[in-house]
Amino acid sequence: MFDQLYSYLKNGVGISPEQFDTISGYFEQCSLKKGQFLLRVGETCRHMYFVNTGCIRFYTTNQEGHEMTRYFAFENKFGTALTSFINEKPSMEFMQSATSSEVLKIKRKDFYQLVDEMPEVSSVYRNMLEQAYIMSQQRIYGFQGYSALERLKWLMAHHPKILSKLSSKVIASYLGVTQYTLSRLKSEL
Amino acid sequence: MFDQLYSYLKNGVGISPEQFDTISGYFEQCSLKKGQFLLRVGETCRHMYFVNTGCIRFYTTNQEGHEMTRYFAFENKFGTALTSFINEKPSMEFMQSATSSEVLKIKRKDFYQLVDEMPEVSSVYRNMLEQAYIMSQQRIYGFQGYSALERLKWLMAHHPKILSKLSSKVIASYLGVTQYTLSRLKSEL
DNA sequence: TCAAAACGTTGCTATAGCGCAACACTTTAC
DNA sequence: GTAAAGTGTTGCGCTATAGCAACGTTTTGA
Repeated sequence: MFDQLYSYLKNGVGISPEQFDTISGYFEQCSLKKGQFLLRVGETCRHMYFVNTGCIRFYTTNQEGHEMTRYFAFENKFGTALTSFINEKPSMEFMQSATSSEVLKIKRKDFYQLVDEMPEVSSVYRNMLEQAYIMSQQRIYGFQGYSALERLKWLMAHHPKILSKLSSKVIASYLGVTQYTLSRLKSEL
Repeated sequence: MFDQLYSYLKNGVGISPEQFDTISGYFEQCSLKKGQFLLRVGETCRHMYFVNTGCIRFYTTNQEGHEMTRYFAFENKFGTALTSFINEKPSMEFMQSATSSEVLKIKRKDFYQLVDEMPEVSSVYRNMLEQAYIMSQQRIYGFQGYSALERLKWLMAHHPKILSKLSSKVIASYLGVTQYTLSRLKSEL
């Protein structure tokens, strides 16, 4: 249950088994069905999640009800609605299990307490933030100024897992095109 | 020269004057002309910058030579080509002074040393990363699935300084439209 | 101070991608 | 097992935006 988290922390910052016991005591496991929500727009996110299996999708909807997906957290990734989590403000995004998933969760308060008390956890958090930022930046540059076909090719090159594991509808909402356009693009590859 | 940085750090994490003396000893001032480069694509970014006056633009170019702007750092903001800075890899983006500017810079090595040795600086860095991520996320959601006119309105609402201080060409490269389209959109407002 | 370069606007045409409707195929639920 | 719901594909017309050219205005630099 905690094996993956242990590997993640051990490889990342070289945490000891004793330290891991302290940390893992704060985590709780959740099984999620496909489509189940971890957070809805307007709710405040009070947990940090670690994905053991499956995939969590982060998305929002515009006025016309169209979904826009920002990020997918697959196995061995931490993820949360960070803006809401950090500021303790209502979330502008949904967190939804895109497949059936197993996740670990830790309360915000406990998480930040560990960050403040354990330098190793502080390093892990810093690392998470750095990586999250790098991903965002790559996404901005990967999309801006490119055609839908180029974005699809970018996705194939950088995140093939998204294409292989998720539905076209959801992929389209990540690429910022309609499902119709995506369907046509696939025949052009 | 260091007043703004001191205010930033004092208000952010309540740093003492003595601590600030230690920190400021590592910073060096640079005056930049409009158009001057702090970093070019392919170079590795070895400094963190703090903007005293002016504005630094972060952008890249695609195969056709079109510029795509990701971010503008105005007064009292830290900024750097973070992906290159963190990983010590060649940058995929340019850093250019978009106006005449005054900036402070600190070497990467010194910066991370301060982060590791002073918990207050560690907090400042954490905060920078959190805010940078939040901005990226807002930008992704603010753009994806919206028309050029809606993006322009989003920019007016969220970053009016960009519109008032920078050229249309540069604004267009941030919005992901051509200068022609931006010119037409402005008449629709 | 004047020439050259850069910038902003606008008309025209071309095209990528949207939105709807129709339909087949697959999955889900009772 | 069957009805219902969801998913993927395709034809068609429409619209937003790109791309080019032309031209006036502003900025820059020797």
